[in-house]
Amino acid sequence: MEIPKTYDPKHTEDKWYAYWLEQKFFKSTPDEREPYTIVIPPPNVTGVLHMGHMLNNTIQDVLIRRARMQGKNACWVPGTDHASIATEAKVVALLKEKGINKTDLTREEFLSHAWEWKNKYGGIILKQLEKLGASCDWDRTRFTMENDLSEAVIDVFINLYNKGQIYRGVRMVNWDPQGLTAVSDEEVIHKEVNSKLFYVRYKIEGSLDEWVTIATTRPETILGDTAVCVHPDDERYKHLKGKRVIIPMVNRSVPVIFDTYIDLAFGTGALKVTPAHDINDYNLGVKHHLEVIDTISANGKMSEAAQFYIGEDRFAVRKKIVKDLDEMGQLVKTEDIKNKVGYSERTDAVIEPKLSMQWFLKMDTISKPALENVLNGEIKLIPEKFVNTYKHWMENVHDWCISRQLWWGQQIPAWYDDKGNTVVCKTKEEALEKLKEKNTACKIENIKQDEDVLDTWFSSWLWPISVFDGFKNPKGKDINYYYPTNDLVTAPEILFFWVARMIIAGYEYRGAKPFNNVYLTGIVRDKLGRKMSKSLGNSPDPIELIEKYGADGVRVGMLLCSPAGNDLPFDEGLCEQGRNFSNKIWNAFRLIKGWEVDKSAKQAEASKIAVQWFEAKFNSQLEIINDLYGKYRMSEVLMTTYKLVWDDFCAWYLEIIKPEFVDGKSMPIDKTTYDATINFFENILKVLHPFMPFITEEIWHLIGERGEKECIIVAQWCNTKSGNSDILNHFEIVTEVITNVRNIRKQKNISPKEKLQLFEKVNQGEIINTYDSVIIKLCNLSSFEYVTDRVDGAFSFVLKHAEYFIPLSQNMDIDAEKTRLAKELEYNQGFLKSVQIKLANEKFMANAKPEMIANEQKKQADAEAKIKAIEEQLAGLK
RNA sequence: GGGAGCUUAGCUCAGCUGGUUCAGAGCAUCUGCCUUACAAGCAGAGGGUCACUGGUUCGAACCCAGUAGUUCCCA
Repeated sequence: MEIPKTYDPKHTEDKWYAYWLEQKFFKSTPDEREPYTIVIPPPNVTGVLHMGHMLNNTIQDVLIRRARMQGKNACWVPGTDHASIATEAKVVALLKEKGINKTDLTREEFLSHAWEWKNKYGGIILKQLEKLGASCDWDRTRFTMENDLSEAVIDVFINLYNKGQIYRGVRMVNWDPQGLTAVSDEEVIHKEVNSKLFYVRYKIEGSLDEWVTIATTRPETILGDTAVCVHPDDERYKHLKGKRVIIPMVNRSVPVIFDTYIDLAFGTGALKVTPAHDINDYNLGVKHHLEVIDTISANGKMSEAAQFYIGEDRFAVRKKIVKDLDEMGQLVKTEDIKNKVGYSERTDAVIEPKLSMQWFLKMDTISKPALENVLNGEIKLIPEKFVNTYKHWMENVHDWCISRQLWWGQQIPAWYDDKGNTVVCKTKEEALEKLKEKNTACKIENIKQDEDVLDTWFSSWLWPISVFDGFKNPKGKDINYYYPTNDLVTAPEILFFWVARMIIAGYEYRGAKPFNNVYLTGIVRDKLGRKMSKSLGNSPDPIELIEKYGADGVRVGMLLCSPAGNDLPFDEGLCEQGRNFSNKIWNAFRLIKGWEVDKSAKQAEASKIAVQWFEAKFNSQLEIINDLYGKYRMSEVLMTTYKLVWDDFCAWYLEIIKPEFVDGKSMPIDKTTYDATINFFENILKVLHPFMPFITEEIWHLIGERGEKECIIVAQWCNTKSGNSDILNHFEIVTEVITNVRNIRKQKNISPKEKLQLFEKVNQGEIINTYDSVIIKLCNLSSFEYVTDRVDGAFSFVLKHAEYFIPLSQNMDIDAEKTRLAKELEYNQGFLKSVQIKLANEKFMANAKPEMIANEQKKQADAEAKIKAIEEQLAGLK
């Protein structure tokens, strides 16, 4: 069989994914094994796979696959969330294309269109995850708006309402004039923008020509002003006590109020107060009992109450009113400033603070256990630095605005009669019963359900419970087995949106944390450090990347640059490195596969050593790998594995055992070495599997006869055996010798094919000749002998314990050699001096630990021996 | 404005409770090789005032203080 020279992922990936599915390897049902559970952060149902998902899901898959190999009952639950605003916006846009306005439809009609859309296009992202190799239990796929999950949401709402945790009230909310809905504080993104600060003068009532000048970035809200506020200590405005001013254009008389809230240094120190359109002004308004005039409608246009510019957009009005004020002589000046403006996370519209009736969840008491259990380490955030931010947020938590003025979502189970009574319950019939208690004349046809739906996060905060039917069936097998889940892998951006709230819900409804560990990934950025986003167009298409480099290659590329919690500057070059790595593994396989095995051949000495060494090496690295997994240092796990495979296995081990070529033909390999090598290779594949599932499965089946179920995906993770650390230390020296010889070859331009003689003069310790065969093979030596005297006229190098000599026919450049040795001597003398100073220091001798001192003494001895050797060599050159 | 973090090689990062002349890895770079597994490769090499200033200590990349730059969170 001819094995292609390069590995082709296209021939393996879809094949193995289908096979894994067919064999139901991803499937999990509760049994007696220890569970290992991850719930996916449900991607937005409208979404397509982007680099952030790639990273996030690769990490989850690595964790899940390793747990599965460790014999745990691994369960990765996939699903999507319904993304109220995003989906509704999409459906509205689609309907518009067909010439249908949302406002012309009934709620039911609209929802049927939305469901149709969801069934047709929703969840593409889950299909894409398959390309990546995600080993989710697809039978468990959930959707936040499916019946069971919706019911959980409604039940939770009712339950919290009955506990007095949910209330309805008029509050200043973040209004998205494009999405036509309120959004929560967390969905507002504050961006710094270039703005203008307009200085406008208001006339003091009853004066002829006395004015007070205010500064504002939002002149269009002047029409809603109901006061001017100054600081009580401000000398400039003391005379305004008890005075009133006239708002321009609308000619309204409003009071001058005094409050320490004012920042004396900002603007003129006089603040126009618009309680309807600014949260701080609103608070001032409440405190000073100011009138509230709402001059901006839900769609961001001026309302009747504004009296001017009615129906015109707020930003157009900003320009107009400035011009008009200027013409009236009331615009004093304009300054350029930078300020922060809130944008809607979903629609990118500028948020308009707006007073409206909304539903809120009280957060003060319900969030207590969620704070406590992160601070006490019961739930771990990885990396730990996020605990600070988490703490800060949880200690300053605001009530959560949970209503949204949308249709796509769970409709709030609140019912109103025509007398203004409200009840909260599941059905209209129940509502009638309850309302009758307040209003005996209440009739079912007069009952109306609240029009609004609940925030999508009000669904997803229940996710770790609801995906296991923990609300419907709180004593169920699944919830009891899988909950609390093990690890959650998500982006720090949604630490509050989602993670904190899941923890809150976990304690409220299960009395237990939803997960043990939260691994927070970084944000994927481009080379310029910009966040990858659709609008910038700087994100590669993950599916194209997979086609180009293979899923394994891309997975490796992503994880090579992803230390936990740090942003990852993504570079396609990393995927290339991943692909090259696949190819390296593939070629190691080709090499081994090409060998002919001779059962009667005796194992070469060098091979025997190599087998012992690699056994020890593998175990020592496996221990490190396991330890790094425990610390969630994924990129370091990968790098350790990478070096184990590339350097230790391919560059050293295989080179030592590789049979020689005689007459253009590879000699056969002995069976002992061959079997050991296959065994090593299998172990390596296992360690690689979580990162590179496809190529490892492919090779796994090519290097041995496997039964139907004997797949690497379910192979047993290797156990660590206590290794021989002597051999590892000795081998370090062996590699050093080999590198030095190669270096001399390179410097003297000697072909690797030319055989050399090597002499070793041991200066310290015993002669260890166990590894000679390895040195002879990798240095291509004709002879390797131990000597007691220096070899004159030979090239040489000095290691800690010994000197080495290579006699060469070519003439030595004695001066160059002297310079080199002098340099080395100088270095070692410096080193010795630093050690001696330390040992001569009384305070060091008094304070340092005994083993520290012993170590320094050993260093001194080593250095002295080495210096002596170099000096002898120098003397020999004369 | 308040808080947190970061700053180590050209790039991305390790460097645990101070202790080898401690400055390390991968990539990139340079040099030589198409050596019968792999040029998506092999063998070598170069590269850093550990942001800056001061302090603590026998000893500081590591601890402390300040400065600068930078990122994030909150208002």
